[in-house]
Amino acid sequence: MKDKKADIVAVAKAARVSPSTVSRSFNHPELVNPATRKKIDSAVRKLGYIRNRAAQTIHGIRSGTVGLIVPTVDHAIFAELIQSFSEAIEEYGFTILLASHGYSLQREYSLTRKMLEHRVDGIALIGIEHAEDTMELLKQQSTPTILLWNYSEKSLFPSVGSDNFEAGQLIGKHVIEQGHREVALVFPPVTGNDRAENRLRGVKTALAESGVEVLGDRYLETPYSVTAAKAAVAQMLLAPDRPSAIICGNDVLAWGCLHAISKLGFSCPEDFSVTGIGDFKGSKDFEPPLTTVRI
Amino acid sequence: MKDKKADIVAVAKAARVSPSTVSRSFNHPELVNPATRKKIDSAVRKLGYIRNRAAQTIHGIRSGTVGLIVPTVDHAIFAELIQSFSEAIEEYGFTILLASHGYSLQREYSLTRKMLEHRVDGIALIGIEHAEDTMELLKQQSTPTILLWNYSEKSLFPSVGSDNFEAGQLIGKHVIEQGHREVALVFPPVTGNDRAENRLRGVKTALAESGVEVLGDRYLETPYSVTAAKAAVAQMLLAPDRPSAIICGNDVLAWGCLHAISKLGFSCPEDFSVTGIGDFKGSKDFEPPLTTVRI
DNA sequence: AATAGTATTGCAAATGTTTTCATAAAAAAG
DNA sequence: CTTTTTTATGAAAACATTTGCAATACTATT
Repeated sequence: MKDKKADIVAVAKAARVSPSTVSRSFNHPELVNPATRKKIDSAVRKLGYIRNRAAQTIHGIRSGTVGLIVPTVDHAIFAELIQSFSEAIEEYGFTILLASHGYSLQREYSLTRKMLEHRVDGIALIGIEHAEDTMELLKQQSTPTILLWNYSEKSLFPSVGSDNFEAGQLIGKHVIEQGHREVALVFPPVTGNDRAENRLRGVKTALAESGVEVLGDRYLETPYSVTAAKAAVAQMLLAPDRPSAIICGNDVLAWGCLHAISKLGFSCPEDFSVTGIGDFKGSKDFEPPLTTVRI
Repeated sequence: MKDKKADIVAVAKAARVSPSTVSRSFNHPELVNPATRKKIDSAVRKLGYIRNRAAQTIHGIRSGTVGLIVPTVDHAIFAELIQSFSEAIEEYGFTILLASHGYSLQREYSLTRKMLEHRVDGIALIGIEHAEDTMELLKQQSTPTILLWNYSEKSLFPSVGSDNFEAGQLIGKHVIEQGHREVALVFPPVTGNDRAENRLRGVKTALAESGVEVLGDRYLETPYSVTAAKAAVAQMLLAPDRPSAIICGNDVLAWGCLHAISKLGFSCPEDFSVTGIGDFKGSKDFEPPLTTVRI
């Protein structure tokens, strides 16, 4: 019943071998005699020894952690990503260091720094565009980096994601093809958010091709929440000059939009067409199912 | 343009002080002369030095990380929790080590171990009930631990959360008070999930007090997803012997339930009453707003 | 001017591992 | 049996820091 926490030399002593052997038995088990290994294992169990990852990280090998920096965890959007990312990574014995910056590229920089202090083995950021010093820092430290969510061939680091411009274009074209000319847009703030910004450009491009332009009061910028979108859209629908279609920057906003429509006694798709982007969990279960773009 | 990554002695050399002073300037700035500090700062900047957290963790001080182990990140439920937790923690300069176990208490144990290997300064688990060895491990290592989401006075570690039994009771009573006697239940699997299990017991207790019992085919167990709940409920509503109220174990299942009702051309609350638990983001924006219990 | 006190810094030991190199023991080859 | 090869282990250096202690320089007090 030792109270002192056991370290590798305590284990070594208990198993009557050298610390080197204990270390090897963990990291290169094939190099140590099975009998010795058994002795060590039982010593480990008896002492309740837990390896100190920090002590091995110090050797510059691997910390066994990967940094994941997202704008926010709050919403549906990134939750799925984090889940898959973490599952995939855990399979290889890594653990996620998670941080969120609330759409502030300034905070993103300092979080990146903090991740590097922890000597993460790699780092993943959301989006392609980031503060210049963030990118420089990562390049200079030569930390393996990937950019998620948005894809572009000419991104500074390997990027995995979708072409959000195209997603926007797709849905824009689709709405036009359905015959709509009076189109409203509901988008989150696009500053510092290249995903939303690309989508918006995509939509506008597609609309412009058919000569459709979105008037000032038909462009709604709302925070990323069902409640906010619902309120904003409801207000728009009360105005005299209603659109016939509402293109939303993502599914959450579209949900709010759908609720606003029911609230005012209208119905979709009879009175208004509504589209989202993202195909979030649950979108296909709305009645009627939401028209959206699967990423 | 050094390629070698700078360490503390490189900085010391550049600033013409000893490594000790550099270290102090980071950890106890008040102990070092402002002028010296300035020299050090500029050396740090020039060399692009980034502290090695692992090397200080080794001294048993602080790793600056807190482990957060959740069943899943996937869904609305824990996303909000993770966000708030991470925000709060980052304010104190800590970073989250995140892992998810997919409702397997076995995996939870091994993740806990891994967190301890990383020498987290504290650890947070979801729910009060856990594998015995997990609890023992934490106790023995005397790692500060908290249990979230579910609250009980007699939990092994400090717990922060709500009384899910009471939440269940509340909603059960409410439904009874509205005059319902034909009640259906839609719940996620409760094994290894003390939150859902407590809620279920609460609901059943409240119903039983009024002599209402839930028949076998009025108890639906569905995975935690809008789609699954919608499908299960739709099927139930097609059967001849319909309930008048549907109590769902959480809001996500309730959403599915609402969608199922619209799909079949029924409407809520005219044909069926539906309740959730949790008051997730968006629940109040449904039309009509979902009756739920705010946690 | 001498003494005491304080502020600032450096030295060296300590932290818990991993790894290189050397050595000993065992097995294989001749 | 000797020599060579292979297998298993240990000693010690290395990793990047922090910190207790001692030394020095400076300031305040008498």
